[in-house]
Amino acid sequence: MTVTKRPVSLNMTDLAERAGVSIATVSRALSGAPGVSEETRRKIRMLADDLSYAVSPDAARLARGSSGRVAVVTPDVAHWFYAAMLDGIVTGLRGTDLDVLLYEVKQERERRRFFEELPARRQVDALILVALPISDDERRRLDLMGVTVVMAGGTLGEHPHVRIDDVEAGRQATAQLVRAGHTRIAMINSTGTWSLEYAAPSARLRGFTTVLEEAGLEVNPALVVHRHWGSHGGVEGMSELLSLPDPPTGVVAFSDEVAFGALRTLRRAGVAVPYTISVVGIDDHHLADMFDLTTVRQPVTEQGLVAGRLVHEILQKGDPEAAHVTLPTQLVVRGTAGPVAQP
Amino acid sequence: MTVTKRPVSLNMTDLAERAGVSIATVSRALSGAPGVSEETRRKIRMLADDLSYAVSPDAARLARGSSGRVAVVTPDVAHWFYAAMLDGIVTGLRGTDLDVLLYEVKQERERRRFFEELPARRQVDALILVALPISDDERRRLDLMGVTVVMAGGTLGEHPHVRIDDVEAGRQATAQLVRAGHTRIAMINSTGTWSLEYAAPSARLRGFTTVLEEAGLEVNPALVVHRHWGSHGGVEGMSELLSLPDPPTGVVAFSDEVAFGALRTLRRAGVAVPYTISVVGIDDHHLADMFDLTTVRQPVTEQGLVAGRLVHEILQKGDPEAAHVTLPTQLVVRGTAGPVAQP
DNA sequence: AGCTGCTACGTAAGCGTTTACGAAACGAGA
DNA sequence: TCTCGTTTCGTAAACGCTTACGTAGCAGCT
Repeated sequence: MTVTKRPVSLNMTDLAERAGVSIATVSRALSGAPGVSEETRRKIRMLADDLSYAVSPDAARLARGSSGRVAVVTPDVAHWFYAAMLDGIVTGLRGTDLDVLLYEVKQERERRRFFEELPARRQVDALILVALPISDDERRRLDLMGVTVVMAGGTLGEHPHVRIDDVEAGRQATAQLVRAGHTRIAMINSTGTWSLEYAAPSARLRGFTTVLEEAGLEVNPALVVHRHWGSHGGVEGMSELLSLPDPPTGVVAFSDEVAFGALRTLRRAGVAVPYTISVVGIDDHHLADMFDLTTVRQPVTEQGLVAGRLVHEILQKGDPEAAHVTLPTQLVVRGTAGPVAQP
Repeated sequence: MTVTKRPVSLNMTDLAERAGVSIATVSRALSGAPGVSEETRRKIRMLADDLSYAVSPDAARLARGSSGRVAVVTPDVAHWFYAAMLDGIVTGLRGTDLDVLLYEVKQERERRRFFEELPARRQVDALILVALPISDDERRRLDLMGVTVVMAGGTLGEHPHVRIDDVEAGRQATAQLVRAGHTRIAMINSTGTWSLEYAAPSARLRGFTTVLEEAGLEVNPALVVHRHWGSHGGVEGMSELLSLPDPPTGVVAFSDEVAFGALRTLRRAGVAVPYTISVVGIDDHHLADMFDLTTVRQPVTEQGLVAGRLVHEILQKGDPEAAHVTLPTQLVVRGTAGPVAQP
């Protein structure tokens, strides 16, 4: 008994045979290319449906030369910021018949490996980097791929990008405290996880100091502490600030998560918020409302969305006019920032 | 002037020419297949490195027949649960030279489209469904793809899966309140976003009622409310419970997010936690510690991790012995659940 | 009738690999 | 010396499509 090695599913040639036309006609009919009569096209499409045949994307790509895929590179899919970005990207790409290939580069080591081996190489038409700081060397490796590169949540040389103005975000957060009459204002800033600097911490700090200076307030170095950018960074940072002989009455947190941590420390310390100490975050985290946190909103999902659309546009009709997008941030007033306490 | 249409990057034939060997030898050398002398292999590999040549995955896949890709289908990448799952999957797949193709099916409509068009069709060797309820029809469509299907965070007929025991999770949460002496215990349960039922709500509810019955406590239907499974569901659910003539002293929340919402309502209502009302969540959310929430931990990332490894194993050596994995849940004691108040 | 210009379709040459099969070279055993 | 088995490598046929080019067939015009 001979077992003929049958293809897993039928291929275009099979379909062409059954339809009684050539494979070229089938290809044209299915892809929507011109040169087929409407009747034939309908017939072929129906047959394909009946046999539940689908064109092999791999083969099509090989023949056509473009992959129809875009790689998204992110440091951590589990973190809300990157997850929201990813969500935006995916929705921005929905309906564009571009598929998303996901690469996570959590550790410094993994990032290095990614740029050395370029696993996305020859697999994608474009690359979306999500808030990933990149060295010059890595940039050069990237160029080797010869594909469109878009940065979401940051900048990357002359490459297209979508981001927010972090200086402005820092300003808005700080201004809210100044406006409320605070004069001893602290910042719990972030340190990156990478050897490479993120741009956000220094930019937000710049916004912070600028506002203080403009208000004629002293910028006290002891009131600027640096911690990891998660909630535990906030826990620690706030403890440090409370240890000062003369603690601040207002605190700007690098991020909402840092603010959450700060709030927990304050709650545990029995410090009334906002009566004794006010806190302002940056992000407008999904759960900021649960903490009643006053914060500066940055449109994370939307940044991803725009990045996705940008990629699509570039792939469709080349470089667009607006390749460098800066989305606005906005103060969201809730309950953690109030007027400075009257003695 | 003639512009010769040059390939974007060199191909295997080019490399073979420069190496002075046949393309077959190059393929063998680069893929690690036997039949090449070590010397030749080294020479070819070095040359490939120098010219920074990489094999085209698409072409390789066409020729070999397997795609080296796995699709991950999830309802919402932005939500921490799915994001954590995805994170686990990606790390579980790291180093296996399997790439991840991401599909998000947020709306009911999108899900239908996904199963109708099967965009992942002929693109992947396996499919990981992340806590996605599936109808029988959809299951049949899935079989059409002819690939390995693994469910993470749920079950799917006889297909391999990784999950937790939701009944047990419900039990553990409820038992903690019973243990603390509570007799009027409520549950804020979840309603799904889909027309299809998720299994978790009913299972956790079953755990809840079982424990109450075993403790000889009455199961009061008025004390079981249903809300959306986000934090706002908790906000509303808790409000409803507080509206009762005789509110509960202990509350089991379907999820940590629901618990967060419940806590916010309690804080705003001026109800002391845990002195007047205790709250227990399920999940051990990333930020549960910030709310000091007592909860039942489920290993989300790990479920994804195991699912990823499972897929790899199945693709490597066929069905493994342990294709149905149930990971343990565990109580995490923090500050929101305490003894019932002495009158 | 012959020519022109369409439209609808088929032929076949790729796209860049993998791999079955065959050939050459070489050493070992008889 | 001849045969046989290995090892190393080349040849060429897939893999499943897309698309440039060629060819009927037909309508409309001269």
